[in-house]
Amino acid sequence: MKSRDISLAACSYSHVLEIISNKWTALVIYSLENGTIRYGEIQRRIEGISQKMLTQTLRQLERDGLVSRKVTPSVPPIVEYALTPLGDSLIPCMKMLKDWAADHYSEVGKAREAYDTSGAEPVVR
Amino acid sequence: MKSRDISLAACSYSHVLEIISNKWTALVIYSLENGTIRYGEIQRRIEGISQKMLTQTLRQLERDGLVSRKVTPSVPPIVEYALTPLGDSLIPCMKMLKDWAADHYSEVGKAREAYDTSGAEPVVR
DNA sequence: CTCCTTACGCACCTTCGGGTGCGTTACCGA
DNA sequence: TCGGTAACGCACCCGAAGGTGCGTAAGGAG
Repeated sequence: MKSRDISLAACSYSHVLEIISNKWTALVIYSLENGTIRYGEIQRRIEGISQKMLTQTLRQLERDGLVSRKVTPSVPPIVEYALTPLGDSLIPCMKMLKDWAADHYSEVGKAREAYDTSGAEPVVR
Repeated sequence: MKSRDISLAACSYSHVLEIISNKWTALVIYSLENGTIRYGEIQRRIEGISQKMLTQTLRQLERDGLVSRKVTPSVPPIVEYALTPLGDSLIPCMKMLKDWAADHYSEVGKAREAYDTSGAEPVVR
């Protein structure tokens, strides 16, 4: 009987998720893991991301102080992105999530299959 | 030059986020942390969650094998929820996220403020 | 002279997660 | 007799996240 009320706004979980739960955010961070990289290169690395989505995601990360952006005004322009120390500090967390998935995601798959084949009430989807 | 392409579908990050990135999921797991608990009690604990959302969230977690559901058919019915071992294994990950937020979220707030007040290009929102 | 390139901005459209509100079963206390 | 209670299901609505496609600058390659 420790915890009483949990509020959405006050919960730290929600704050992190707000930052990294967007569709492409995690992949972008992942692609920056090994150091500075150009815009176009990121796009080539991440399969299926559109230019708009990549730009949007990077802007958001920049605003949140997780990545830095360096523009070299030439033509064509060169824009390089890198993780800030703050961004770096997130890496271990994401690694942990990744490892969890690597270890347990197959169980989730099985659970889903079992749930779906047994005539249990279907989840909305 | 290790990693080449990153695909959304193949990336483990995405799998975890698929599971825990819903609005209420983290809070529900959080409320189950200390053991078995009834539906109504969960709702009372989590500020602002609607019945539909709670049911939906629990169904999803059950389908994913993270929580178990035990129904005692009385009137009114008693439905109890608890974390499965699989669900339990997620707790450390979520704690880590929570700790990261506790340690660094203020920096994110500052970064945002700085970004917004300096006349940088506004993120869409 | 024309096309290709980089790193975007902008307008539009679709999808889906989330929210609101109402109905339901069957018992129990006032 | 009537309302309250627990744990939902169902129908409908809304807004935001995400996707598609087009325009753009200025220089270098052909």
